[in-house]
Amino acid sequence: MPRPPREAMIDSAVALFRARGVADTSLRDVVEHSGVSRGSIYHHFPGGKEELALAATERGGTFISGLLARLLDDDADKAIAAFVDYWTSALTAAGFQDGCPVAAAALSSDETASARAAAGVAFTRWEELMAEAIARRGLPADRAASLSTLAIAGIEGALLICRAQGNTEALARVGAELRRLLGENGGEIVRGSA
Amino acid sequence: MPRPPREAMIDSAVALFRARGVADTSLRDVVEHSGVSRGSIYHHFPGGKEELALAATERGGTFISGLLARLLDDDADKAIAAFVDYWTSALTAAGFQDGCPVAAAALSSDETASARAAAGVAFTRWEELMAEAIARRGLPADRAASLSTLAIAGIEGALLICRAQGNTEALARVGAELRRLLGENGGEIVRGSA
DNA sequence: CGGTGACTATGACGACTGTCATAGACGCCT
DNA sequence: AGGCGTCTATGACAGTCGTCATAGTCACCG
Repeated sequence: MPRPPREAMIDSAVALFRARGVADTSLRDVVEHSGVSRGSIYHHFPGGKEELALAATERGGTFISGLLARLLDDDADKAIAAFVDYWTSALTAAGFQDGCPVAAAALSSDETASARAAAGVAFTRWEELMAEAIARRGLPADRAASLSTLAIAGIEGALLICRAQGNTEALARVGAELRRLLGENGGEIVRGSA
Repeated sequence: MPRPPREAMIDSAVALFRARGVADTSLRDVVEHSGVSRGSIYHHFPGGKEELALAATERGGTFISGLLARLLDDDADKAIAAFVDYWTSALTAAGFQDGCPVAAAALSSDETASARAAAGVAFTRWEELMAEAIARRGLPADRAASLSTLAIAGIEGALLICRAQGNTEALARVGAELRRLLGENGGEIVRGSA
């Protein structure tokens, strides 16, 4: 059986948001990409584009949350390496056209304000997951939180830079520094705050 | 005398890109914001929207380059703190509506491919400036380069997150971690690579 | 069998888009 | 004074946008 139309539309919206951003993705693009009929949009999404953008942002966010949670089962250090690997192949596979759907929602305009808010929630969730794994290595909670934010922000920023530069070097450098940082602070004695 | 019309249009494009992104900014928005007449667009920018987006991305990029170069005259550590302060007040002053114009160009679609390329050039320039300042503290060039990329990517990523979350906490945490990182690696003996 | 709800299919609306043509106004150079 | 380049001003074009109404198809349930 094929994917139900509402689900197919959300999946297509995620894919198109990654490639073109929210503003550049029309509802006609979504129905064409998903193969549903144009009249079905307001049947499945009475709220129109904003409701679809919200659903797509949440789906993209929870997908990454799930991936992150799975990777972090192992170890924060290795998880970052695997996460960077994931994005590296995702970028190259798509010819640097596809980015992070949550980042696209974060930069969207006021017309899709609820999607932007959902992006904020997703970022918070990722930070929490990562902070929990870092804290498991013996760092104090506030330090783990700020290191986690640096990791998430660094990777998201590297995705931006890689897309603009058309190569994966920024992501590789950020990944290397993050691993060194976590290896130092988690693998041995934690340095004092001074 | 007022600012010449071409310059005014570029300035307006930068401002609108920061607030709404490239795709959501129409040429009519730009002429209205800058006060020039609609017929002047193709007089000043024969290449249409793509040429204007390119010019705006370059202007935004060189503005940040100049700011960064000035701040880095002092010290890499203090420069990062000042840079984070700059973005913190910029975000709060605009009610978290305005982001980085170069990031907006990096996430733009293929229709403004030249602007995306210009964003890549701008990112490279920022990384070089920052790496040079970090290397001045005695780190090897490749290490300075990867630390510099982490700093730029971390701040750009934090801007995304702050815009989505509606507060400046992510930027503050990233700034704190970056300063600690540079303070450790630059202020004292550089640790071995192992 | 009949009907009820989920979904498809098509067409239309007003508004907006990038683009361009045309015509007029201003100021500087000779 | 005359002319030319810079810029303004307005209107129009073909296309697309989000949105919605309407009609038709299909499957399932009593």
